[in-house]
Amino acid sequence: MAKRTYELTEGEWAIIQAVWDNEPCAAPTVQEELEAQKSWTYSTVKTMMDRMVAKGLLKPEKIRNLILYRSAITRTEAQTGEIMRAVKRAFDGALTPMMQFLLDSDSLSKKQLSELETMIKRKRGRSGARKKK
Amino acid sequence: MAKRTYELTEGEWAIIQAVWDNEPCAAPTVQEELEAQKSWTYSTVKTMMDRMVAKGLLKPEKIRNLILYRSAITRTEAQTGEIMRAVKRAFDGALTPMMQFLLDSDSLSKKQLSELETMIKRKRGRSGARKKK
DNA sequence: AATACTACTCTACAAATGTAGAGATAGTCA
DNA sequence: TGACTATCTCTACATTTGTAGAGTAGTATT
Repeated sequence: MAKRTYELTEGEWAIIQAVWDNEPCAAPTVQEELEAQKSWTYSTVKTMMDRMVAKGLLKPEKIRNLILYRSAITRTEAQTGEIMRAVKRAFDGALTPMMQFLLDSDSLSKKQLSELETMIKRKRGRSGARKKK
Repeated sequence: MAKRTYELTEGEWAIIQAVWDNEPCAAPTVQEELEAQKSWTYSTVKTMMDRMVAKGLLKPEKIRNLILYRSAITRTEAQTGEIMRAVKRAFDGALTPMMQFLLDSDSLSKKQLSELETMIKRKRGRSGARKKK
């Protein structure tokens, strides 16, 4: 099955993060969780969550009068989607140029660079053991 | 001055790419350029471009009956914005985890990995010569 | 001058997103 | 049983984004 990619909006990101952290959880929980950052009312949060259910981003389970929500996509899937979006729009779909851009951007410190180098070495080293895809 | 970051929409990306490639250029040029990918009418393109002027993404210059547009932000600025957006939303604002994610994602080939390694080496090597920021 | 082009302006509309009030419901406790 | 509380449902509205038709004005052509 063609693994589709997800593009979440700003608000959806905020909500799904709260869900991941509290899963399974009810809407009021999410609202309280987000109170600090966004000052959304319960209505706002609930509306967004229901729309997210409609979009297949959350799964609801009704238990008596309570609705418990679970994420329908993993954090990794969402992160991948977000990156793919950036790559697609800003780098013509090509990952390496994007990496290069990041490296060239002066946004990484020397320390971070050496961390990356280590990661790459490690990665290349055991890349024969890549799990079948 | 605090260098703000830009977040372009899908449509804005399409248009500004055409502008970068033809700068300075008139709306009909952009429309023709995009005809193939998006099949937008002149009206559609012109409307978007005018909105982009309002947002400060394009600069118009009226020459007699013709309006010539120029980009008001560079490709690099736009790319940075797109990446920042992804980092902010999906990686809690931290670049290194995002890089790590990319490295771990099986999306880069062995060859690409070694390219990156080379880039990092080069970068680290001359990083004493970093231009003042 | 009348016609045809070309590029522009104005206006409009639907879908998506952010935002939230008002009222319905169902347990809970005095 | 009546008041209180927690949660839900319904409805609504503004803004942004995608999309475009209709009409206008200046330029070129015959």
